[in-house]
Amino acid sequence: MTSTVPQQRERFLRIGEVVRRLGEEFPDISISKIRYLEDEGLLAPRRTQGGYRLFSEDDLERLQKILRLQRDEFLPLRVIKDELDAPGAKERKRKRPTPLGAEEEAITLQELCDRSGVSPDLAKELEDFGLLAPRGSGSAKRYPESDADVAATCAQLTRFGVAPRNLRTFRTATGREAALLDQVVAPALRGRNPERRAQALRDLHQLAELAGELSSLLFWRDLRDLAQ
Amino acid sequence: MTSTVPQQRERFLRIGEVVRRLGEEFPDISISKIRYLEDEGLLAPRRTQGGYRLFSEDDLERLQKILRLQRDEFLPLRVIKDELDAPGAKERKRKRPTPLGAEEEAITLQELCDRSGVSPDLAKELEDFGLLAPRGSGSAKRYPESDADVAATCAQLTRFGVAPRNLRTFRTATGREAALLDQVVAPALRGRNPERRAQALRDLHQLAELAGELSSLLFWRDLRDLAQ
DNA sequence: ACGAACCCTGAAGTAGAGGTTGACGGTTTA
DNA sequence: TAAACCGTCAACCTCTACTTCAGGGTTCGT
Repeated sequence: MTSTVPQQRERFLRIGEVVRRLGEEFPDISISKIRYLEDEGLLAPRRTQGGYRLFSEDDLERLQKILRLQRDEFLPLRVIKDELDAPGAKERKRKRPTPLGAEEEAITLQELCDRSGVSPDLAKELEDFGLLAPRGSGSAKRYPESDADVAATCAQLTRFGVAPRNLRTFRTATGREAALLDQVVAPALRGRNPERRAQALRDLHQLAELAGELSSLLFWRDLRDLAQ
Repeated sequence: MTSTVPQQRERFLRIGEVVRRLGEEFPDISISKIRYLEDEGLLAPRRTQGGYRLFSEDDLERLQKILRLQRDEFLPLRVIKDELDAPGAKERKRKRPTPLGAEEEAITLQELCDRSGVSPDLAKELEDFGLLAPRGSGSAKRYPESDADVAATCAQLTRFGVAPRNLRTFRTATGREAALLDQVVAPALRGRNPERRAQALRDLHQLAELAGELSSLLFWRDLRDLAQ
């Protein structure tokens, strides 16, 4: 949007200005340090024709994160780099798993791609493998909101070299698990007594949390075994 | 106290024996390294008249803790020292899902039942279905520490009416998922280059977090579908 | 078109962490 | 009493995370 206006609002800073701006919070920052961090692959500011570094607000935020991890968590740079390149579970901690009884928002493919930063091609592929769960078809096709997170997570996994078709493993696994829990509460849940229905929903929630925990424990145990 | 009894049961190790005992879990340990750690104030073993260092079991544990914090959390020594000297803040630290390259404590069936509050019968059943992963057999059978959590979680699920045999679903699912991730990092992980191995371990950690997130998202989506 | 302020790269240097090595000599224990 | 083990101390080494410097280019206001 606003393509006629020569993108006035993206202000860029040169390296000296960056130092002045962050010098308050991080007194030990310096031009050479920033250049070093770039050499090490932790930053990638754009450049002018002349070769000057230009830092966007995003670059600034990333740099701040780096400095904080250094100062507060004492992490070495290689580890910080890993952490930033795959903003896995650290930041978006425990996301509310969206309450069970509630109806979820439905979004379009376009929206899904925007929110997740995933290309329509990859989204298509993920859908083919059952990782996205749209309803309807054609132009009426709509995805549950959480599918944006699913897509973003899948995208990160593919970046590590996991092929989308292999992600089916996850879909079938969770499907089986969900079906298992469903068996337990099905009678009450499908019955006509609203009281019992509500109780079944609460039970399902609990069961789901336990199941999630169990999965997580087993999964990490398996990995520890593999990693020796 | 107990000064009349010639404290027979306090076995002490000399530095070379310490190295041999921990060398399994920490291949890069050495006599000089242990001496260095003492110089830095992280250890304080007692001495013989002749000046030889004598390490108690407590010293051993402390040393293990130090080495784990180094290897798994990448903490510098002075921070490790603080952490050990002031065990206050240690608990509220971030709870990583049990670091990967680490060897886990091994506990007996008895201990497992105590910690999890699970009956030996149920434990037996869980083991039959592959949910517990002991090593060794007979009286030498030992379980990883995390199996106590596994058992406790399983127990809760059975209380909701899930039969132990159905819990196999979870085991096979996580096994498949773990194997999938293993494929990705296997070459580097099994290689002889320690640098690449370390990187592979970090990658595996990230992959695991992403995979966990994906599972969780899909699982809750499935449940929402079932619950309408 | 010019100067002042700013920035670039590449090579070399530095400080500190985290050890290792070696010389020289004492200790334990069978 | 000899083989195996351990002690200190000083020097040395590798790696990380930068800093410094030389030589030169860029931006920008006027």
